[in-house]
Amino acid sequence: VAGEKGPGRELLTIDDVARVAGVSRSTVSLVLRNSSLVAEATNRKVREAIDRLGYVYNRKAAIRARLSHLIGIVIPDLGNPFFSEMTAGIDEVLNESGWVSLVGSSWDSAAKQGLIVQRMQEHKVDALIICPAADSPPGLVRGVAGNGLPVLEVLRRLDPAMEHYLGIDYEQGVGLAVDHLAGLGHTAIVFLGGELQHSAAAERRSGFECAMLRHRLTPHYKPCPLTRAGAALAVGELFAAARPTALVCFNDVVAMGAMAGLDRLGLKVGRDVSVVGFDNVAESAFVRPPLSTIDSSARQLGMEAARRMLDSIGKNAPEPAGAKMPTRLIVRQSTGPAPAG
Amino acid sequence: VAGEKGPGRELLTIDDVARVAGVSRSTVSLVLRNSSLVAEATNRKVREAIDRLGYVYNRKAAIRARLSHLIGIVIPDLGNPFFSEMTAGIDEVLNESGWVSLVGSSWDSAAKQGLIVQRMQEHKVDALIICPAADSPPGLVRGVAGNGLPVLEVLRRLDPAMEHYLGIDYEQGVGLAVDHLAGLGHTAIVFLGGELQHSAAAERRSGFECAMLRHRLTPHYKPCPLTRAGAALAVGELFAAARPTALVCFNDVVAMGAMAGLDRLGLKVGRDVSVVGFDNVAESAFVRPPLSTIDSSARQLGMEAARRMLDSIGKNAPEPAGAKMPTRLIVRQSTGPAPAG
DNA sequence: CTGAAAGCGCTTACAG
DNA sequence: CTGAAAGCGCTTACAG
Repeated sequence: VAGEKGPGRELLTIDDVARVAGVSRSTVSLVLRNSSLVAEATNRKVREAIDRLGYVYNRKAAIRARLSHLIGIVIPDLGNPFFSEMTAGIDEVLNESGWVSLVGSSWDSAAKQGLIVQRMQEHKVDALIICPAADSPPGLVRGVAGNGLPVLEVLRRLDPAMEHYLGIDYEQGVGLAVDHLAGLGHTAIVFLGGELQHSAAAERRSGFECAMLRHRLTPHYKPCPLTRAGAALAVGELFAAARPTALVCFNDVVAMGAMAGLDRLGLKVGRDVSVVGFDNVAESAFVRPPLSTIDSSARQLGMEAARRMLDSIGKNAPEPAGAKMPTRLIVRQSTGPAPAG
Repeated sequence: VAGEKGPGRELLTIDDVARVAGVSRSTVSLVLRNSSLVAEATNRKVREAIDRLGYVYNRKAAIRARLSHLIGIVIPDLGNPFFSEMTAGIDEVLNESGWVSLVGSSWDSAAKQGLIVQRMQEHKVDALIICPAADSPPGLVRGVAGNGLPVLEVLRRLDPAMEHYLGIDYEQGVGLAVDHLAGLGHTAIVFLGGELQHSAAAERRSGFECAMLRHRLTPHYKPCPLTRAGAALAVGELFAAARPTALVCFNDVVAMGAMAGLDRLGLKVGRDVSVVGFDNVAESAFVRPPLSTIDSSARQLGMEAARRMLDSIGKNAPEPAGAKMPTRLIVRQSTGPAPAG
């Protein structure tokens, strides 16, 4: 009936495979889904037919299947090494299990993010892993989850009560940085970076504040955009007005920008001013001087997020369990004893 | 007939919308696809019903639609800043036009890549943008394209005859680097990096060779893995055996590793040894000393690739037209005059 | 373990 | 411009 119409050759269907293998379409369907019901001999016959014909499974037509084998990943900035590493980790685990990643970069815009999430739902993703844009509507995640879609928030959380959150223990991490600097005799310590309002920024800030007070020091803040250039500029402004001896940076990108800024001011990092980053991105070990930083293992976090997600899909739980991953201090040469007063 | 079965609430369909809006399902379908056939009043009625019900379009069920609005992106390493920037560029353009990106990282393994490509075909992507793994089977792209799927190779090409390729003019770029160094009086110049066999490596190599011969210099090569650590190590080996005054690096990652290696040897970059990178990734301006490099604008390339792809899908062409993007030299402080003999 | 029938939620001619 | 009918290529009960 169907036959020689349309541009190019006709698509092969499950029926073609069934005919060639000499079985029914239901049986082919079972083989395609690795059912254990199928007899080994039948299985072989069908697979041979598939190979011979070059049939490719049409998952879009599997409209009645419970799973789409698609998972959505939404992050604020794919160009940021931390997020791309994390995405790489998610993608790696997903691929190994036969899923494929739908990724979208929101550029920290709630509007773009809304469109992306909407489209991912249209494509019937089995789950969503999202690091919400800074200006996200508070109900975003709740709304999506309300549609029955499992959601895991990573790194940033819109609603502190949400349990399906996998993040980093920013408070502990920043505390580690402060302890390290205080141990080196620093007292004039500034927290550099972070203008956007989101939980990951707030937690860093409160971690800084707690740790400073614990050491009976006064916390100071210098906000700046999370870019190398922005941080370099901010350092210029900061040192025009004050003379701190140590900088706790929002992340490694900011720290590297700060080091460039200090360099321009003729200040030697690790001697005149100590700098601590956050994330331990790949390049942090290779900048000059190598950066002392807090390791938050982006790749591991991504892999863990994917594992939890697949797990919860497997047992049909609406949301995976969450957690905060601990961090650790990596001491390199960007930190040193406080210069004598 | 259907009703109160299943876990959770029933999914809303186009029929529910039709009922509420008081039109037929065909009309709702037209509205959903922004058809110009629909009267403005009808359009409004339907959209109101959609909003009121919170209906979300089920693209998976649109099994007869010509387009899936899914595009596959396959790259060797999502953790590499060049590839992630490029992916960000592709994703940005795609999202603006209503497409969504299916991304997969092959980790330069043909086997993983094969699975990824297979799955993307199963999900009926409208097109594939791929930077093939180094050990890809030569027929890969041809095979996929043979299925009627538009394919655009980026950065690396399996078959030099394929026209649907968007790359970088590596030969010209490396030539620029050599000209720059030769102009500074360097004669002992080594090309550092690149063990994998693929076109982007071969083109860099031949660009180096041609340019060196043009300046009547002897080309030397030191292969190494494309990681910071690998490059740092290779530099140690290289300088144990020879004493070049300049390094043309495979990319910025290698260049940054090389700078770290030189630092460990007590050599000052930009004075004792000049280093040129390739790519101009974001951090290259912020390492110490700032890296002289060849700009190949990853983001722009990705955006251009996406534009060409959408264009060719729009006019139903099987493949988008290809090209090689020109590069330009960025001089910073990692290069200086050749040290006196 | 296998097959015939009904069904999934859309789109596509086609008629009006 | 709108609707009734048929169809897309699978999966899902159900019977055997």
